[in-house]
Amino acid sequence: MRATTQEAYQLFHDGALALARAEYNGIKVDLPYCKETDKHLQNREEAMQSLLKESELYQLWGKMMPPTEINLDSTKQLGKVLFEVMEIPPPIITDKGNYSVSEEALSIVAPEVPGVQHILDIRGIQKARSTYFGGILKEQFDGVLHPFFHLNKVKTYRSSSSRINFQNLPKRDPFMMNMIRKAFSARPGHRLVEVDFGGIEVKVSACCHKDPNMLKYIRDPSTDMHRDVSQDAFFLSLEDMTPDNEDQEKDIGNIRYVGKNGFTFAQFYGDYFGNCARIMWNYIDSMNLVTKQGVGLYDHLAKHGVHNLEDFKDHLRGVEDIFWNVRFKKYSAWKKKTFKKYLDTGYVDLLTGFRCGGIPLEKNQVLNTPIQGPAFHCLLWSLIETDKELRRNNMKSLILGQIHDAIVLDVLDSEFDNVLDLLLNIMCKRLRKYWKWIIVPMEVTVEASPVDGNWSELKKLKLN
DNA sequence: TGTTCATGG
DNA sequence: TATCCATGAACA
Repeated sequence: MRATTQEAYQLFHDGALALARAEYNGIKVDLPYCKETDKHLQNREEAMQSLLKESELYQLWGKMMPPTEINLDSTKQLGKVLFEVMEIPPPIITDKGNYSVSEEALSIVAPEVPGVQHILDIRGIQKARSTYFGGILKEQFDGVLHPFFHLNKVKTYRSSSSRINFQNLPKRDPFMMNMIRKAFSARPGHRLVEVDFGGIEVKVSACCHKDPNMLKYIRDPSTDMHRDVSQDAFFLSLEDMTPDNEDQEKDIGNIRYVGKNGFTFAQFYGDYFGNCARIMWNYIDSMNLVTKQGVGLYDHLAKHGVHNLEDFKDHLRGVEDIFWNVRFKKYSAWKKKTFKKYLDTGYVDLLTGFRCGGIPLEKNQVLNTPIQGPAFHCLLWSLIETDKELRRNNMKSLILGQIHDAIVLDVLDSEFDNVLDLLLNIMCKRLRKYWKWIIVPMEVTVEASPVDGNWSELKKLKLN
């Protein structure tokens, strides 16, 4: 470890102890449900394989090689059948120059090739069985799972998790989310609770470069960075924007979502306009984006002289220029300065007292490290303090784990209000007293299950 | 062991 | 200019 200050050393020392207690606590799993569901999935997997074997795709597969050598899970064989035997133009090529058979690639050919959808369905089932239910059943002990949390594996001084990885359980796909998270139960009389920092990486980034425009976006709730960028990217007035969604995390399908994830976040991680343009252009189609007045977005762009992807790239070149050289000029200057310092010294220092370097880093890594690491350290400090307070007050509520910007707890119902007050106080107030470099407000969202509920049943709480 | 695919922040 | 950080399974 390369902590340059006592404080940084202490954070990881105390963090290791607090996370060890979370590992010791563990999360209760519903064993009968896991075994039953896994069995059900096994039947379904076999049924899907039978269906696949009735397809023409499988016939052609059989002509390509002796039956004993057929492996329906082989990505290499699948690529050969689709893109050589059937002569379909490969939609995506991998980094090493092979045919890609990722979900993205296969869903493009699936409408024309019966059987391909079965492969995707089978993959989903296999992922659920091997990684999730298989992992849970292998690692649980007496119905309690004890996932590990590491502080020594990630080059940005974030954490990681294993056996099982508590930090990548399905969430975005509603079916997978429900099926897998239903396996995790609250203890009797308890509720599962998840407390997230909102936009912590953007906030830490603003604390690094102190860009006045970004600080305003963060401090003034009437402004919205993603809305403004979306308006630039798609020639939209405020009235053209799809209605603001109350729950911004669930704004999938909105123009704002495309601006946020296709452009702004991609730019923060170091992407460039050409790639952003391709991704956003595809989103317009796959999400059927329309303006508030119901005009298709391709039609709307055509009115502004943007008729194809090449036109859109040209337009986005200008949007990118405004983004970095007008809107976030000071952020831009910080990037230049920080990278130059890395080239001069060979390391980059984090606000929390860690030093990264000693090995060659790419430019994007140098500029991401001071943001990703300290963002997690805000969470870790909060977790340590929460752990201290829960134990000092002899409370029955337990910390179960952590997901980069979120703490997961198993909270006794009678302690619920107290635990929430405690978390809010630590994460939004005490944290800012401890680290003076945090010059923006901290916000959290809280989700909780019913008493005796499970992790698929979290509901967002209204905080006052 | 390296590559590709899936999952998350 | 050329998207950051991970874990795990399966195949080659």
